[in-house]
Amino acid sequence: MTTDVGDSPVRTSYRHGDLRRALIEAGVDLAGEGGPPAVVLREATRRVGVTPNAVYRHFADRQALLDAVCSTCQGLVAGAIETDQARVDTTDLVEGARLRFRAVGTGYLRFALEQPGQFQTAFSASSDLDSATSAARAGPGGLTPFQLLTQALDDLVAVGLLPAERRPAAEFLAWSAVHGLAELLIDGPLRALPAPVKQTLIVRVIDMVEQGL
Amino acid sequence: MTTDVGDSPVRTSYRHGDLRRALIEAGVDLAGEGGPPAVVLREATRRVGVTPNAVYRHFADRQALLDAVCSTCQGLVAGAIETDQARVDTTDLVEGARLRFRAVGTGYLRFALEQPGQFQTAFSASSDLDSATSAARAGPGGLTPFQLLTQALDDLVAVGLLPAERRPAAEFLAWSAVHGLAELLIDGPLRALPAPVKQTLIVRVIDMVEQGL
DNA sequence: TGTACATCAGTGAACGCGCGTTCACTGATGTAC
DNA sequence: TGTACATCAGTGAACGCGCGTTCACTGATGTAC
Repeated sequence: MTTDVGDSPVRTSYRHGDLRRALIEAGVDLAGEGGPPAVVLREATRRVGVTPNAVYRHFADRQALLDAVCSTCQGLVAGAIETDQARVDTTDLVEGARLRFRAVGTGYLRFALEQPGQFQTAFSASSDLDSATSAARAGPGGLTPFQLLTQALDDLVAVGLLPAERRPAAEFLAWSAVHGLAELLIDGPLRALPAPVKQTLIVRVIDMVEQGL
Repeated sequence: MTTDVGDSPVRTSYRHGDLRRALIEAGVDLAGEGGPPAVVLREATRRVGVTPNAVYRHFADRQALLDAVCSTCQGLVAGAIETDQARVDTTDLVEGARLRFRAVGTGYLRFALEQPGQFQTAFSASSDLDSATSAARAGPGGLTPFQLLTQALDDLVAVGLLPAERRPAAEFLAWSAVHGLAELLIDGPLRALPAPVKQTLIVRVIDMVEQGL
Protein backbone atom coordinates (compact mmCIF):
# COMPACT_ATOMS: atom_id res chain seq x y z
CA MET A 1 0.00 0.00 0.00
CA THR A 2 2.66 2.49 1.01
CA THR A 3 6.39 2.32 1.45
CA ASP A 4 8.64 3.69 4.12
CA VAL A 5 11.36 6.20 3.42
CA GLY A 6 13.79 3.43 4.25
CA ASP A 7 14.58 0.41 2.15
CA SER A 8 12.02 -2.00 3.65
CA PRO A 9 8.53 -1.75 2.14
CA VAL A 10 5.82 -1.63 4.81
CA ARG A 11 2.36 -2.92 4.09
CA THR A 12 -0.12 -0.92 6.08
CA SER A 13 -3.29 -2.75 5.07
CA TYR A 14 -2.46 -6.41 5.16
CA ARG A 15 -0.80 -7.35 8.44
CA HIS A 16 -1.61 -3.91 9.71
CA GLY A 17 0.77 -4.03 12.59
CA ASP A 18 -1.36 -2.57 15.32
CA LEU A 19 -4.88 -2.66 14.06
CA ARG A 20 -6.29 -2.92 17.56
CA ARG A 21 -4.78 0.38 18.60
CA ALA A 22 -5.67 2.00 15.28
CA LEU A 23 -9.33 1.00 15.69
CA ILE A 24 -9.46 2.40 19.21
CA GLU A 25 -7.94 5.66 18.01
CA ALA A 26 -10.47 5.90 15.20
CA GLY A 27 -13.18 5.15 17.76
CA VAL A 28 -11.94 7.92 20.04
CA ASP A 29 -12.06 10.32 17.10
CA LEU A 30 -15.62 9.24 16.35
CA ALA A 31 -16.56 9.62 20.01
CA GLY A 32 -15.22 13.15 19.84
CA GLU A 33 -17.48 13.90 16.90
CA GLY A 34 -20.73 12.54 18.30
CA GLY A 35 -20.38 10.74 21.61
CA PRO A 36 -20.93 7.03 22.15
CA PRO A 37 -23.54 6.48 19.42
CA ALA A 38 -21.08 7.85 16.87
CA VAL A 39 -18.67 5.00 17.59
CA VAL A 40 -19.82 2.99 14.59
CA LEU A 41 -17.86 -0.16 13.86
CA ARG A 42 -17.99 0.14 10.09
CA GLU A 43 -16.97 3.79 10.15
CA ALA A 44 -13.97 3.02 12.33
CA THR A 45 -12.79 0.39 9.83
CA ARG A 46 -13.34 2.80 6.96
CA ARG A 47 -11.07 5.34 8.61
CA VAL A 48 -8.37 2.81 9.28
CA GLY A 49 -8.66 1.51 5.71
CA VAL A 50 -9.67 -1.99 6.57
CA THR A 51 -12.59 -4.33 6.00
CA PRO A 52 -15.41 -4.27 8.59
CA ASN A 53 -14.94 -7.87 9.59
CA ALA A 54 -11.28 -7.34 10.40
CA VAL A 55 -12.49 -5.90 13.70
CA TYR A 56 -13.40 -9.36 14.90
CA ARG A 57 -9.75 -10.40 15.00
CA HIS A 58 -9.27 -7.93 17.87
CA PHE A 59 -12.63 -7.39 19.53
CA ALA A 60 -15.46 -9.76 20.37
CA ASP A 61 -18.02 -7.37 19.00
CA ARG A 62 -18.93 -3.72 18.67
CA GLN A 63 -19.51 -3.36 22.41
CA ALA A 64 -16.00 -4.57 23.20
CA LEU A 65 -14.58 -1.91 20.89
CA LEU A 66 -16.79 0.72 22.48
CA ASP A 67 -15.66 -0.32 25.97
CA ALA A 68 -12.04 0.12 24.96
CA VAL A 69 -12.85 3.53 23.53
CA CYS A 70 -14.61 4.57 26.77
CA SER A 71 -11.62 3.57 28.85
CA THR A 72 -9.26 5.45 26.60
CA CYS A 73 -11.42 8.57 26.86
CA GLN A 74 -11.34 8.30 30.63
CA GLY A 75 -7.57 8.21 30.42
CA LEU A 76 -7.66 11.44 28.43
CA VAL A 77 -9.73 13.10 31.16
CA ALA A 78 -7.18 11.95 33.73
CA GLY A 79 -4.47 13.53 31.60
CA ALA A 80 -6.32 16.87 31.53
CA ILE A 81 -6.61 16.84 35.32
CA GLU A 82 -2.94 16.01 35.73
CA THR A 83 -2.04 18.90 33.46
CA ASP A 84 -3.97 21.38 35.58
CA GLN A 85 -2.52 19.93 38.76
CA ALA A 86 1.00 20.20 37.41
CA ARG A 87 0.47 23.92 36.89
CA VAL A 88 0.05 24.46 40.64
CA ASP A 89 3.12 26.30 41.79
CA THR A 90 3.41 26.99 45.48
CA THR A 91 5.66 25.94 48.34
CA ASP A 92 2.80 26.23 50.80
CA LEU A 93 1.66 22.67 51.58
CA VAL A 94 -1.83 23.68 52.62
CA GLU A 95 -2.42 26.00 49.69
CA GLY A 96 -0.91 23.40 47.38
CA ALA A 97 -3.40 20.76 48.50
CA ARG A 98 -6.25 23.21 48.07
CA LEU A 99 -5.20 24.21 44.58
CA ARG A 100 -4.59 20.64 43.47
CA PHE A 101 -8.09 19.79 44.65
CA ARG A 102 -9.52 22.63 42.61
CA ALA A 103 -7.45 21.51 39.63
CA VAL A 104 -9.39 18.26 39.58
CA GLY A 105 -12.50 20.31 38.90
CA THR A 106 -10.97 22.71 36.42
CA GLY A 107 -9.20 19.97 34.47
CA TYR A 108 -12.35 17.88 34.36
CA LEU A 109 -14.46 20.80 33.13
CA ARG A 110 -11.83 22.07 30.73
CA PHE A 111 -11.76 18.68 29.05
CA ALA A 112 -15.57 18.55 29.00
CA LEU A 113 -15.68 21.85 27.12
CA GLU A 114 -12.80 21.03 24.78
CA GLN A 115 -13.88 17.49 23.94
CA PRO A 116 -17.55 17.14 24.79
CA GLY A 117 -18.06 13.96 22.80
CA GLN A 118 -15.08 12.18 24.31
CA PHE A 119 -16.08 13.44 27.74
CA GLN A 120 -19.55 11.96 27.43
CA THR A 121 -18.09 8.73 26.18
CA ALA A 122 -15.66 8.54 29.09
CA PHE A 123 -18.47 8.49 31.62
CA SER A 124 -21.24 6.80 29.69
CA ALA A 125 -23.25 3.93 31.03
CA SER A 126 -20.90 1.01 30.95
CA SER A 127 -17.71 2.54 32.25
CA ASP A 128 -16.15 1.82 35.61
CA LEU A 129 -14.26 4.40 37.58
CA ASP A 130 -11.34 2.79 39.31
CA SER A 131 -11.12 -0.89 38.49
CA ALA A 132 -7.48 -1.82 38.60
CA THR A 133 -7.91 -4.33 35.80
CA SER A 134 -7.43 -1.82 33.04
CA ALA A 135 -4.73 0.80 32.90
CA ALA A 136 -6.41 2.43 29.91
CA ARG A 137 -8.58 4.57 32.16
CA ALA A 138 -5.56 6.14 33.80
CA GLY A 139 -3.61 9.17 32.71
CA PRO A 140 0.17 9.35 32.35
CA GLY A 141 0.47 9.36 36.14
CA GLY A 142 -1.28 6.02 36.41
CA LEU A 143 -4.47 7.18 38.15
CA THR A 144 -8.03 7.34 36.84
CA PRO A 145 -9.97 10.61 37.14
CA PHE A 146 -11.86 9.21 40.10
CA GLN A 147 -8.67 8.15 41.82
CA LEU A 148 -7.20 11.61 41.29
CA LEU A 149 -10.24 13.12 43.01
CA THR A 150 -10.01 10.66 45.89
CA GLN A 151 -6.36 11.45 46.39
CA ALA A 152 -6.94 15.19 46.28
CA LEU A 153 -9.57 14.83 49.03
CA ASP A 154 -7.25 12.67 51.14
CA ASP A 155 -4.64 15.38 50.82
CA LEU A 156 -7.15 18.00 51.98
CA VAL A 157 -7.70 15.96 55.13
CA ALA A 158 -3.98 15.36 55.66
CA VAL A 159 -3.33 19.06 55.45
CA GLY A 160 -6.16 19.98 57.79
CA LEU A 161 -8.43 21.73 55.32
CA LEU A 162 -11.15 19.09 55.48
CA PRO A 163 -12.35 17.69 58.83
CA ALA A 164 -11.97 13.91 58.80
CA GLU A 165 -15.62 13.39 59.74
CA ARG A 166 -16.69 15.12 56.53
CA ARG A 167 -14.41 13.04 54.34
CA PRO A 168 -16.68 10.01 53.74
CA ALA A 169 -18.57 10.20 50.46
CA ALA A 170 -17.08 13.63 49.78
CA GLU A 171 -15.96 12.42 46.35
CA PHE A 172 -19.54 11.89 45.33
CA LEU A 173 -20.62 15.35 46.44
CA ALA A 174 -17.77 17.03 44.60
CA TRP A 175 -18.20 14.81 41.58
CA SER A 176 -21.95 15.48 41.41
CA ALA A 177 -21.57 19.22 41.28
CA VAL A 178 -18.77 19.26 38.76
CA HIS A 179 -20.19 16.53 36.59
CA GLY A 180 -23.61 18.16 36.62
CA LEU A 181 -22.17 21.47 35.50
CA ALA A 182 -20.35 19.69 32.70
CA GLU A 183 -23.60 18.16 31.48
CA LEU A 184 -25.47 21.44 31.60
CA LEU A 185 -22.68 23.26 29.79
CA ILE A 186 -22.20 20.65 27.08
CA ASP A 187 -25.55 19.19 26.35
CA GLY A 188 -28.03 21.10 28.36
CA PRO A 189 -29.56 24.53 28.62
CA LEU A 190 -26.26 26.30 29.25
CA ARG A 191 -24.59 25.13 26.07
CA ALA A 192 -25.24 28.43 24.28
CA LEU A 193 -23.64 30.60 26.96
CA PRO A 194 -20.60 32.69 25.93
CA ALA A 195 -17.29 31.17 27.02
CA PRO A 196 -16.40 33.77 29.68
CA VAL A 197 -19.73 33.24 31.43
CA LYS A 198 -19.06 29.52 31.39
CA GLN A 199 -15.70 30.13 33.04
CA THR A 200 -17.36 32.18 35.75
CA LEU A 201 -19.82 29.39 36.44
CA ILE A 202 -16.98 26.90 36.66
CA VAL A 203 -15.25 28.98 39.31
CA ARG A 204 -18.46 29.47 41.23
CA VAL A 205 -19.39 25.79 41.26
CA ILE A 206 -15.93 24.85 42.51
CA ASP A 207 -16.25 27.57 45.16
CA MET A 208 -19.56 26.09 46.20
CA VAL A 209 -18.06 22.63 46.52
CA GLU A 210 -15.11 23.90 48.53
CA GLN A 211 -17.38 25.75 50.94
CA GLY A 212 -20.17 23.22 51.07
CA LEU A 213 -17.97 20.24 51.73
CA MET B 1 -62.36 -2.14 15.51
CA THR B 2 -64.03 -2.11 18.93
CA THR B 3 -67.37 -0.93 20.20
CA ASP B 4 -68.31 1.03 23.25
CA VAL B 5 -70.55 -0.31 25.97
CA GLY B 6 -73.06 2.30 24.85
CA ASP B 7 -75.07 2.27 21.65
CA SER B 8 -72.68 4.26 19.51
CA PRO B 9 -69.92 2.16 17.92
CA VAL B 10 -66.50 3.80 18.29
CA ARG B 11 -63.80 3.15 15.76
CA THR B 12 -60.47 3.33 17.49
CA SER B 13 -58.21 2.79 14.49
CA TYR B 14 -59.66 4.80 11.66
CA ARG B 15 -60.36 8.38 12.73
CA HIS B 16 -58.52 7.68 15.93
CA GLY B 17 -59.79 10.67 17.81
CA ASP B 18 -56.64 11.90 19.45
CA LEU B 19 -53.80 10.15 17.72
CA ARG B 20 -51.41 12.97 18.44
CA ARG B 21 -51.81 12.61 22.18
CA ALA B 22 -51.75 8.81 21.93
CA LEU B 23 -48.43 8.90 20.05
CA ILE B 24 -46.89 11.22 22.62
CA GLU B 25 -48.03 8.93 25.41
CA ALA B 26 -46.56 5.91 23.67
CA GLY B 27 -43.38 7.92 23.17
CA VAL B 28 -43.22 8.77 26.87
CA ASP B 29 -43.60 5.08 27.69
CA LEU B 30 -40.77 4.25 25.31
CA ALA B 31 -38.62 7.01 26.79
CA GLY B 32 -39.22 5.44 30.18
CA GLU B 33 -37.95 2.12 28.91
CA GLY B 34 -34.75 3.31 27.26
CA GLY B 35 -34.35 7.06 27.15
CA PRO B 36 -34.40 9.22 24.02
CA PRO B 37 -32.99 6.61 21.60
CA ALA B 38 -35.83 4.27 22.54
CA VAL B 39 -38.37 6.72 21.18
CA VAL B 40 -38.71 4.90 17.88
CA LEU B 41 -41.36 6.17 15.52
CA ARG B 42 -42.42 2.77 14.23
CA GLU B 43 -42.63 1.30 17.71
CA ALA B 44 -44.84 4.14 18.90
CA THR B 45 -47.27 3.49 16.04
CA ARG B 46 -47.22 -0.24 16.76
CA ARG B 47 -48.28 0.41 20.34
CA VAL B 48 -51.06 2.74 19.33
CA GLY B 49 -52.22 0.26 16.68
CA VAL B 50 -51.70 2.46 13.70
CA THR B 51 -49.65 2.51 10.50
CA PRO B 52 -46.20 4.13 10.71
CA ASN B 53 -47.00 6.81 8.17
CA ALA B 54 -50.01 7.96 10.15
CA VAL B 55 -47.54 9.86 12.33
CA TYR B 56 -46.99 12.37 9.54
CA ARG B 57 -50.52 13.69 9.88
CA HIS B 58 -49.57 15.03 13.32
CA PHE B 59 -45.79 15.53 13.34
CA ALA B 60 -43.39 16.82 10.73
CA ASP B 61 -40.98 13.98 11.40
CA ARG B 62 -39.53 11.78 14.10
CA GLN B 63 -37.69 14.69 15.71
CA ALA B 64 -40.92 16.64 16.13
CA LEU B 65 -42.46 13.68 17.94
CA LEU B 66 -39.37 13.33 20.12
CA ASP B 67 -39.49 17.04 20.99
CA ALA B 68 -43.08 16.70 22.15
CA VAL B 69 -42.11 13.67 24.23
CA CYS B 70 -39.21 15.59 25.85
CA SER B 71 -41.50 18.46 26.80
CA THR B 72 -44.04 16.09 28.28
CA CYS B 73 -41.34 14.39 30.34
CA GLN B 74 -40.24 17.77 31.66
CA GLY B 75 -43.80 18.37 32.73
CA LEU B 76 -43.72 15.11 34.67
CA VAL B 77 -40.58 16.23 36.50
CA ALA B 78 -42.32 19.48 37.39
CA GLY B 79 -45.20 17.45 38.78
CA ALA B 80 -42.86 15.43 41.00
CA ILE B 81 -41.33 18.62 42.38
CA GLU B 82 -44.77 20.11 43.05
CA THR B 83 -45.76 16.97 44.91
CA ASP B 84 -42.77 17.21 47.24
CA GLN B 85 -43.35 20.91 47.75
CA ALA B 86 -47.00 20.32 48.61
CA ARG B 87 -45.94 18.00 51.42
CA VAL B 88 -44.19 20.86 53.22
CA ASP B 89 -46.27 21.58 56.27
CA THR B 90 -45.18 24.47 58.46
CA THR B 91 -46.50 27.86 59.44
CA ASP B 92 -42.99 29.27 59.72
CA LEU B 93 -42.43 31.39 56.63
CA VAL B 94 -38.67 31.11 56.75
CA GLU B 95 -38.61 27.38 57.35
CA GLY B 96 -41.31 26.95 54.70
CA ALA B 97 -39.18 28.66 52.08
CA ARG B 98 -36.19 26.57 53.06
CA LEU B 99 -38.11 23.30 52.86
CA ARG B 100 -39.75 24.16 49.56
CA PHE B 101 -36.30 24.90 48.17
CA ARG B 102 -35.07 21.50 49.32
CA ALA B 103 -38.20 19.91 47.86
CA VAL B 104 -37.09 21.03 44.41
CA GLY B 105 -34.03 18.85 44.86
CA THR B 106 -35.78 15.88 46.42
CA GLY B 107 -38.60 15.88 43.89
CA TYR B 108 -36.15 16.15 41.03
CA LEU B 109 -34.04 13.29 42.32
CA ARG B 110 -37.01 11.15 43.31
CA PHE B 111 -38.28 11.36 39.75
CA ALA B 112 -34.82 10.61 38.37
CA LEU B 113 -34.68 7.40 40.40
CA GLU B 114 -38.27 6.37 39.73
CA GLN B 115 -38.27 7.11 36.00
CA PRO B 116 -34.66 7.29 34.83
CA GLY B 117 -35.46 7.01 31.15
CA GLN B 118 -38.08 9.74 31.23
CA PHE B 119 -35.78 11.88 33.34
CA GLN B 120 -32.97 11.63 30.83
CA THR B 121 -35.38 12.39 28.03
CA ALA B 122 -36.70 15.46 29.83
CA PHE B 123 -33.28 17.10 29.88
CA SER B 124 -31.70 15.69 26.76
CA ALA B 125 -29.98 17.79 24.15
CA SER B 126 -32.77 19.60 22.41
CA SER B 127 -34.98 20.60 25.28
CA ASP B 128 -35.47 24.13 26.53
CA LEU B 129 -36.07 24.99 30.14
CA ASP B 130 -38.51 27.84 30.42
CA SER B 131 -39.70 28.91 27.01
CA ALA B 132 -43.21 30.16 27.45
CA THR B 133 -44.24 28.86 24.04
CA SER B 134 -45.07 25.41 25.25
CA ALA B 135 -47.09 24.59 28.32
CA ALA B 136 -46.18 20.91 27.97
CA ARG B 137 -43.02 21.39 29.97
CA ALA B 138 -44.95 22.65 32.97
CA GLY B 139 -46.50 20.66 35.76
CA PRO B 140 -50.08 21.02 37.02
CA GLY B 141 -49.10 24.33 38.64
CA GLY B 142 -48.05 25.80 35.31
CA LEU B 143 -44.34 26.10 35.97
CA THR B 144 -41.44 24.18 34.42
CA PRO B 145 -38.88 22.48 36.69
CA PHE B 146 -36.45 25.30 36.05
CA GLN B 147 -39.05 27.92 36.89
CA LEU B 148 -39.87 26.11 40.12
CA LEU B 149 -36.21 26.25 41.10
CA THR B 150 -35.96 29.92 40.22
CA GLN B 151 -39.00 30.72 42.29
CA ALA B 152 -37.75 28.72 45.27
CA LEU B 153 -34.50 30.70 45.19
CA ASP B 154 -36.36 33.99 44.93
CA ASP B 155 -38.33 32.98 48.00
CA LEU B 156 -35.12 32.21 49.87
CA VAL B 157 -33.98 35.76 49.19
CA ALA B 158 -37.35 37.26 50.12
CA VAL B 159 -37.28 35.44 53.43
CA GLY B 160 -33.71 36.45 54.21
CA LEU B 161 -32.09 33.01 53.95
CA LEU B 162 -30.07 33.88 50.86
CA PRO B 163 -28.12 37.16 50.63
CA ALA B 164 -29.25 39.01 47.52
CA GLU B 165 -25.68 39.34 46.24
CA ARG B 166 -25.40 35.54 46.07
CA ARG B 167 -28.64 35.16 44.19
CA PRO B 168 -27.34 35.60 40.61
CA ALA B 169 -26.65 32.33 38.84
CA ALA B 170 -27.58 30.42 41.99
CA GLU B 171 -29.98 28.28 39.96
CA PHE B 172 -27.11 26.95 37.91
CA LEU B 173 -25.06 26.03 40.97
CA ALA B 174 -27.95 24.21 42.59
CA TRP B 175 -29.00 22.61 39.35
CA SER B 176 -25.47 21.38 38.62
CA ALA B 177 -25.10 19.56 41.90
CA VAL B 178 -28.51 17.95 41.85
CA HIS B 179 -28.45 17.13 38.16
CA GLY B 180 -24.97 15.68 38.46
CA LEU B 181 -25.99 13.43 41.32
CA ALA B 182 -28.96 12.26 39.27
CA GLU B 183 -26.67 11.29 36.40
CA LEU B 184 -24.24 9.45 38.65
CA LEU B 185 -27.05 7.59 40.39
CA ILE B 186 -28.91 6.63 37.23
CA ASP B 187 -26.36 6.03 34.58
CA GLY B 188 -23.02 6.33 36.21
CA PRO B 189 -20.83 4.62 38.75
CA LEU B 190 -23.32 4.96 41.61
CA ARG B 191 -26.13 3.13 39.89
CA ALA B 192 -25.46 -0.11 41.77
CA LEU B 193 -25.63 1.47 45.22
CA PRO B 194 -28.34 0.21 47.61
CA ALA B 195 -31.33 2.52 47.83
CA PRO B 196 -30.75 3.75 51.40
CA VAL B 197 -27.22 4.82 50.55
CA LYS B 198 -28.59 6.69 47.57
CA GLN B 199 -31.03 8.49 49.86
CA THR B 200 -28.18 9.50 52.16
CA LEU B 201 -26.25 10.92 49.24
CA ILE B 202 -29.30 12.88 48.12
CA VAL B 203 -29.61 14.50 51.53
CA ARG B 204 -25.92 15.27 51.66
CA VAL B 205 -25.80 16.85 48.22
CA ILE B 206 -28.75 19.07 49.06
CA ASP B 207 -27.05 19.99 52.33
CA MET B 208 -23.95 20.91 50.39
CA VAL B 209 -25.92 23.14 48.06
CA GLU B 210 -27.72 24.85 50.92
CA GLN B 211 -24.47 25.56 52.73
CA GLY B 212 -22.37 26.32 49.68
CA LEU B 213 -24.77 28.77 48.13
C1' DT C 1 -84.92 15.67 6.70
C1' DG C 2 -82.35 13.99 2.92
C1' DT C 3 -78.73 14.09 -0.42
C1' DA C 4 -74.15 15.49 -2.67
C1' DC C 5 -69.79 16.54 -1.76
C1' DA C 6 -65.26 18.13 0.00
C1' DT C 7 -62.13 17.09 3.60
C1' DC C 8 -58.47 14.75 5.51
C1' DA C 9 -57.08 11.00 8.91
C1' DG C 10 -55.98 6.90 8.13
C1' DT C 11 -54.15 2.60 4.90
C1' DG C 12 -51.02 -0.55 2.15
C1' DA C 13 -46.99 -1.17 -0.20
C1' DA C 14 -42.63 0.01 -1.03
C1' DC C 15 -38.02 2.58 -0.99
C1' DG C 16 -33.13 3.02 0.22
C1' DC C 17 -30.04 3.08 3.91
C1' DG C 18 -26.40 1.68 6.98
C1' DC C 19 -25.82 -1.15 10.48
C1' DG C 20 -23.51 -5.43 12.96
C1' DT C 21 -22.27 -9.87 11.96
C1' DT C 22 -21.05 -14.45 9.56
C1' DC C 23 -18.99 -17.31 6.00
C1' DA C 24 -15.37 -19.41 3.43
C1' DC C 25 -11.21 -17.77 1.62
C1' DT C 26 -6.13 -16.18 0.88
C1' DG C 27 -1.68 -15.20 1.22
C1' DA C 28 2.23 -12.84 3.91
C1' DT C 29 4.74 -13.99 7.93
C1' DG C 30 7.60 -16.57 11.30
C1' DT C 31 9.27 -21.10 12.65
C1' DA C 32 11.15 -25.89 12.45
C1' DC C 33 14.09 -28.80 10.28
C1' DT D 1 21.31 -21.14 4.28
C1' DG D 2 17.35 -23.06 2.12
C1' DT D 3 12.92 -25.19 2.06
C1' DA D 4 8.20 -26.82 3.84
C1' DC D 5 4.69 -25.67 6.52
C1' DA D 6 1.41 -23.96 10.07
C1' DT D 7 -0.48 -19.75 11.65
C1' DC D 8 -3.67 -16.23 11.60
C1' DA D 9 -4.57 -11.24 10.22
C1' DG D 10 -6.64 -9.74 6.74
C1' DT D 11 -10.27 -10.05 2.36
C1' DG D 12 -14.70 -10.27 -0.41
C1' DA D 13 -19.32 -11.21 -0.57
C1' DA D 14 -23.39 -11.61 1.54
C1' DC D 15 -27.13 -11.89 5.25
C1' DG D 16 -31.13 -10.09 7.72
C1' DC D 17 -32.76 -6.33 10.28
C1' DG D 18 -35.39 -2.32 11.53
C1' DC D 19 -35.32 2.16 10.70
C1' DG D 20 -37.51 6.80 8.81
C1' DT D 21 -39.88 8.30 5.02
C1' DT D 22 -42.70 8.70 0.54
C1' DC D 23 -46.36 7.44 -2.68
C1' DA D 24 -50.95 6.98 -4.32
C1' DC D 25 -55.06 5.48 -2.28
C1' DT D 26 -59.66 5.06 0.45
C1' DG D 27 -63.50 5.77 2.90
C1' DA D 28 -65.75 7.70 7.29
C1' DT D 29 -66.97 12.21 8.76
C1' DG D 30 -69.06 16.85 8.89
C1' DT D 31 -71.10 20.52 6.11
C1' DA D 32 -73.88 22.98 2.58
C1' DC D 33 -77.87 23.11 0.21
